[in-house]
Amino acid sequence: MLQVAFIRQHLQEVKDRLAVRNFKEDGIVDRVIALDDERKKWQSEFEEIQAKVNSTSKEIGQLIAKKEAELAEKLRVEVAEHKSQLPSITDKLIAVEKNLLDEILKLPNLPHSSVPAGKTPEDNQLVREGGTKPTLPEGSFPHWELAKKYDLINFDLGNKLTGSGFPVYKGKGAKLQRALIQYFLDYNINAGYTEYLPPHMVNEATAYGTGQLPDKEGQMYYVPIDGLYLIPTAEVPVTNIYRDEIVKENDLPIKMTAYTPCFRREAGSYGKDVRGLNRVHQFDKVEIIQLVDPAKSYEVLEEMVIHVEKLLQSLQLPYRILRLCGGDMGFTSSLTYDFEVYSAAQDKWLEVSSVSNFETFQTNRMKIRYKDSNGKMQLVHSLNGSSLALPRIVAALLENNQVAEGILLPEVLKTYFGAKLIS
RNA sequence: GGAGAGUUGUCCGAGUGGUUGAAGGAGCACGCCUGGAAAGUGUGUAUACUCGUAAGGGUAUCGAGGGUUCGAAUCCCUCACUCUCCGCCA
Repeated sequence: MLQVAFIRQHLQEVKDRLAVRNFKEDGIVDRVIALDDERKKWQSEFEEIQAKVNSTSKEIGQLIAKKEAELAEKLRVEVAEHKSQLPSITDKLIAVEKNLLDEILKLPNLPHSSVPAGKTPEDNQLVREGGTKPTLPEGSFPHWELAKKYDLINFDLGNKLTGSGFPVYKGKGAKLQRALIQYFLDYNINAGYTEYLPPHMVNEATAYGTGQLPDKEGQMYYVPIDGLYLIPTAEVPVTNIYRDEIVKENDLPIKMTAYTPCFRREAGSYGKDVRGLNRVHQFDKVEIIQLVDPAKSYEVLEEMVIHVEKLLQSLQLPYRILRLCGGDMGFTSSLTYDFEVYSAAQDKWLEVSSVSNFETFQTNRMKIRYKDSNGKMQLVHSLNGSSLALPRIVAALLENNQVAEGILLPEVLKTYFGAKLIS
């Protein structure tokens, strides 16, 4: 959520930057300021009356102590008069505060100055590519065929147990999941991240904190009887660990990593790239999250990009890094890099990670702050990225590494998986 | 699921209707003391909004939301959470 004070001070800049996102602000920005003006007006009226009530009440107390009941009675009548004005003012104040919040919640985060303007994924900027695309032998298979051939993943069984998009991993397929999770976590812990294993369901306040609510409830699975949401990513519970906390400046940066399953309804995306593991409703992911000094957040973002890049390199997968254009960026992000791996048999680039700086957009909602050297409260910046989302990594690993004898896994997984070959 | 007890500032903990934003202690910060440190000692130590160039003032906040009252941390109601006992149970 943007800060009203910031909008007030940078009115034109805010509008210009929203335009980079291709976001039609439709007068929201001006309305926010107008509503905030109105809010101030009602608030000061309210406070003025309340101040009178408070001071008069104090006098009444003193008069009663001095046994001057008549005077006290007179003041009591006076207070009642003041108070009779309050309900209508309070109603207006509450209404205007609600309207203000409604409006400001409609505004997405402001894109960083390096974000290219643009509307669609075609406008994303290629930052760099790495690795080499394999040349597959004749008669090579897409991953869903390979998964079947080596009995690694059973999509039909998932259908039976739950529904489409809930694959069942079996045997070496299940073990490969476990190996990847373990490897990714170890890799992150080595880089100074603290591991968490958070709840996989969250309450409304938590979903609101990272920006899933309001508006995106359709993307989450919901358990109405308990009012809980299944997490779409570890970002949600883990970032909220520090909700309403004032951290010490020395504690920054706070680096956290977590493995969780992720649940996504993917409403409205039926029939689009849903084959095999390309898009599923439940998948495993290891996430990295940082809370940092605002002055250093872009430096940290680049660090995180390198961190994820090296992880991909260690898996020997061909990848490319994209800087998302304004139109393709998520609602809460200021700058996002997407990582895609090339899945050879499908001849497709698959998104496997998304690394973003949210600046204060999330922390303003969650009120995650620190006291700077001048003793001033500051919101920290939050960042996160996947390292990595498993299904598409598995898809690429299977497709790119298929040989006549089976699937030849990258060296780095050998100790985790216990073998180099899936056959 | 049933019965009971609780939820106060960074932490511990007092407070049961009036000047309590909140005693006391610990912690932390700064100073004194010291060769240096510990101990001792002095001072300071919430957040948000708002008015003000500032000094400083106002309003709100004692789990959350409502109510009673001139006045609520304190009384009443609802909800959430924690703990104890019983039940059920991986």
